[in-house]
Amino acid sequence: MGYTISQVAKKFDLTAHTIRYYDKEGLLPFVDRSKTGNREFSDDDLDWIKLICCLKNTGMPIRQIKQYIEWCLLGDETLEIRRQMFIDHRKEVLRQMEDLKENLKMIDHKLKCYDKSCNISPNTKQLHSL
Amino acid sequence: MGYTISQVAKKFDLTAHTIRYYDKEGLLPFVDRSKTGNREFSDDDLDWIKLICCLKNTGMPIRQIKQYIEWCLLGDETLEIRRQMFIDHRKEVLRQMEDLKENLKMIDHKLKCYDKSCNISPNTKQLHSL
DNA sequence: ATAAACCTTAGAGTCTACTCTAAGTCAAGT
DNA sequence: ACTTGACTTAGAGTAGACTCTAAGGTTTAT
Repeated sequence: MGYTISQVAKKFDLTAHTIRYYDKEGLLPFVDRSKTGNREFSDDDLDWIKLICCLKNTGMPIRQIKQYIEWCLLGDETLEIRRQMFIDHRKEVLRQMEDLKENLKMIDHKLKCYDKSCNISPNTKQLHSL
Repeated sequence: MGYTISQVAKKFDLTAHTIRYYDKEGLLPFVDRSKTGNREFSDDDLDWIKLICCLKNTGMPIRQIKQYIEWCLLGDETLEIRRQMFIDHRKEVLRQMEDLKENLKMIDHKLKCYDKSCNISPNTKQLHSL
C-alpha cells in the first residue's frame, strides 16, 4: 500500500514541506509515485529516511547526505568510500559527544554556584535533577 | 593591560567579525574600550565569553544568551530565574547527549554492515576506531 | 611622511535549512 | 454537483548566524 507524505511526516516529526524539500534536494530519489502523482513511501523508504534523519541530526549537511545517497545509487563501486564516510562521521559524532560532556561540566559548575546563591540545599536540588 | 579583539578571537577560535557581531547583539555589554575606542578585554571578560561559547555550543540561540546576560546585569533579583534557565538548559544538553548516543548506535550498525560488505576483518576494523 | 598592521562603524551579502504561498489536481463524502 | 481535504508544483520568503565590504582612525617601523 505505502504511506502518504503526511503519514511519513508525522512518523519522523517532520513537516510534509520539509520532506518535499529533502526530495527536491535529491535526498529521496527512490520514492515512488501513485498513478495520480502522489509520493508513495514504502517500508524500505522509511528506513532510508530514518538514516537521513540520523545523519541530519548528527550535524551532517544536506549536500553531504545527498552525496551519500548518490554513492548508494552507484552500487558496489562506492562501497569503500561510503564506509570511509561513516568512519569519519563516527569520529565527528564522538567529538560532539566529548564537546557536550565538557560543556555539561561548565553548566553543572554554574548550577552549583546558583544553588549556593539561591540557598538551595542538596536535598532540594535533587528534586529538579529528576 | 587587556586583550585585543583578535587575541580573543584566536583564543576562542572565533573571528573578530563574530565577536563584534556578538557585541552588536548585546552579548558583550561589559567589554571596556581604550582611549582610542578599541575593545579591551579583561580576564573576567574572557570568562564571560567562555560561558557564552559554552551556551552557544550547546545550541542556545543568541537571543536567549542575550536574555541571560541582561538578567545578570539586573543583579540578585534575577538569581532564581537564571538558575532555572541553567536547570532547563542542562536538561536540554542531556537530551542532546541521549540523542547522539542513539544516533551513534545506528552509525555503528551501518559501519558494521559496510565492514562486512568491504570484507574488513575485525582486526583491521580496530585500526580505524583508534 | 608614509606604509603596514592593527582597530573602528554601518550596513550589505551569504549560507543553510527550512517554511510558506499560490495555483492547481484528484478522490471521497453529502 | 460540489465541497472538503488530501496531494502536487514552482518559487518566494524567513530566521539565524555569521561574513564581508567600504571607509576611515591610530600606532609603529622605516
